[in-house]
Amino acid sequence: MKNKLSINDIAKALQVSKTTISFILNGKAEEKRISKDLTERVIKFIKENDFRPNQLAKSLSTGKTFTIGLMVEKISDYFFAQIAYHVEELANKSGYKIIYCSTENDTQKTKELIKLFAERHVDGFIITPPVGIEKEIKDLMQNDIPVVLFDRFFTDFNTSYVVMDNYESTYKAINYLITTKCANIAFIELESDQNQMTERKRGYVNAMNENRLTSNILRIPFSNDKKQTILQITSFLADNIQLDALFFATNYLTMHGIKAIHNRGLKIPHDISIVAFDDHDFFDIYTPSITAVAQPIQEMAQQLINILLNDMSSRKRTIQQKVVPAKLILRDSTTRKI
Amino acid sequence: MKNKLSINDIAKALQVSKTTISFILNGKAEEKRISKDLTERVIKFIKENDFRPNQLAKSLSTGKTFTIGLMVEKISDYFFAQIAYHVEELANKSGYKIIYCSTENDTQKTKELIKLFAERHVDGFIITPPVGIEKEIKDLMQNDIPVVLFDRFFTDFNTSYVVMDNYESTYKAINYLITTKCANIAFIELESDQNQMTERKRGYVNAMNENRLTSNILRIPFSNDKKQTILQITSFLADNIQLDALFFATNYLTMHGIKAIHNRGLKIPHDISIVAFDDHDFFDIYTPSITAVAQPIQEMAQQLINILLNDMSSRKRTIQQKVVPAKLILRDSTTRKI
DNA sequence: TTAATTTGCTAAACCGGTTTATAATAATTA
DNA sequence: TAATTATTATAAACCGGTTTAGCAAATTAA
Repeated sequence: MKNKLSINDIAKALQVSKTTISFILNGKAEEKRISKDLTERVIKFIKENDFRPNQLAKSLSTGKTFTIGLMVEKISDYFFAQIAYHVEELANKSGYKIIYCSTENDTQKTKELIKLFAERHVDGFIITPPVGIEKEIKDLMQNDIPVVLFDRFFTDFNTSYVVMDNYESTYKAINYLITTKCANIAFIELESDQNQMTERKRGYVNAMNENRLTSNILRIPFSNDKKQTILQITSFLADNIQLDALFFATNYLTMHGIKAIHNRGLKIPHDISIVAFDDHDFFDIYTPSITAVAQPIQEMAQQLINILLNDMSSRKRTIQQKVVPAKLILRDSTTRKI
Repeated sequence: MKNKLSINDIAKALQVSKTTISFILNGKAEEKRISKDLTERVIKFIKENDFRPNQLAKSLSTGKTFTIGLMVEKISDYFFAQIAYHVEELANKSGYKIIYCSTENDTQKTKELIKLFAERHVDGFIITPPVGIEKEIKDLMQNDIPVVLFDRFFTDFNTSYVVMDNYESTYKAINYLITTKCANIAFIELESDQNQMTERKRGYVNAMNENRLTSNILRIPFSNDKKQTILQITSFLADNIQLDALFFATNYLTMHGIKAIHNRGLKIPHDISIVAFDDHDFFDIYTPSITAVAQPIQEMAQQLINILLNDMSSRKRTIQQKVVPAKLILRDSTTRKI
């Protein structure tokens, strides 16, 4: 590694043009009619001296960096951390490295980060978009840079994406609660108008309507901290003592909701059933264990990488949209009245 | 962004040498005695056309990429995901981006990944080293590349690192358990000889010895899956019915241990107290809440970045070693006999 | 035997910056 | 007035690869 060899050094050492060496390195020896003899001489030298071409120089001339930009809401959140793990593993197999950042769902910050990643010439983007970055995404696409959104997308313009079937999975989960004889089912969500959230809500509302039940929705402000959220849910429970079940639209809300339920002295599932959106290690361990709508994380990661690799390796951009089904994992928190 | 401007284009447009433009761009206008007049003309042009220098070209000639390689055991683990979050946030402020990977604690894989990151010219490394990569670390250091280890380090050779006070924090936690009148305290650990683990064990054994109590250690193989681990702990509990308390050396072991305790029909803290190493959202929410040795994650991230930035910005390499104290967060799982 | 083609290889331009060494002019000094 | 020094700017080399265009020699075809 010390005093690294360059292609020029090799050219000098072997008294050969660096063009020739470049051709051989890139497997174009035959195509460019370099003789077997010379090819072997060069390869031998390269092996003996453990020559590794400078990737920066390569990137500068080819424009490819073999880097993917992964922009998630918050890398430390369970769901995104899992995605990051699988995405990296899969990308690695194809020689790609991942550079990541947390958008914090902040529009301005995200715009800046997209610029920074683009400046670093990432070959493709995986993004969980906050609201208001349609223009920046459009710019990337117009510049022919592959982008695939995930977890959510823009309904008003066409991009590649990988998302869960938020509507269907919530709809089914609510219907399941109803089969367990729950009627007063509340929906606890974050104050967000992004489509992954609105779809979950739509699933809830439709399931309730079709069963002639009344919707009851609690919206938690984004700016809430943990304590505030717990308080808010606690007082919601106090104001709605007739509730049979709660559906939490994210796993962090579930965590806080559990605390609130505990604060109110209620027992799950005896007094109230709960269902979480997004699974978590925690939910399996907790007593009672928590029924959850589980996103197929590994499959989503695979789809993301497939779409991206496909797009990055071809000259033509394509739009690919995958809606993957979730799985309702039944556990103890919904066994009240079966 | 389309058809990006280069410094050459600007030179041509303004009829100025690109040397001049480069100087101005890098704030060397005064030093290089470029006239105010010309400087302003160039700056105006740059602003009007939103010129952004090509980072690849810059990196190629300067050798700096403003990229940090973050190599953790598994990016999706709670602790590492948190570290990743804070490290990125701090790095960002100084213009650095993070490229990450999961080593899976696999020596061979890690060696390969170090090479790949080095090939990409990361400016510095943050590594949770598996065993047996001393040579590779040494190589990096000899090549003058800043490296800082964290979570664990090599006792037999000198590097920068940021770790927790594993010995002291475990020692204190065990002593705390003893003050709550626990005597039969078992230590549940992963089968690992890395120093973060051996130090925790040393803290446990010493605390036990000093109080004339008998150590009781359960080692869980690395290869175990979740189910096997739960079974193993369950049968350990069956074989040791006299136990007062369990100390879990990692937070995943705690999760599985809780399930095992539940399987045995034991109540925390009534029948048995538990303490977890590494805190987790979960532990605060769980009923009963779980006492934990909490690593000061944000502080560790800050130290990591400080050491690295410091080292990357100077010509000279330094060795800096930080042992940060942990905090024992008392919760309900250890209130049995106070 | 000559023209055309194939084989084998390379010079030079290019990607887009940084940096060293130096030139041309203006202003001071002796 | 001539020599010296400051000021302002630049040409060219460099980082380390890729790629285009083309040359010379060997082979084949006419």
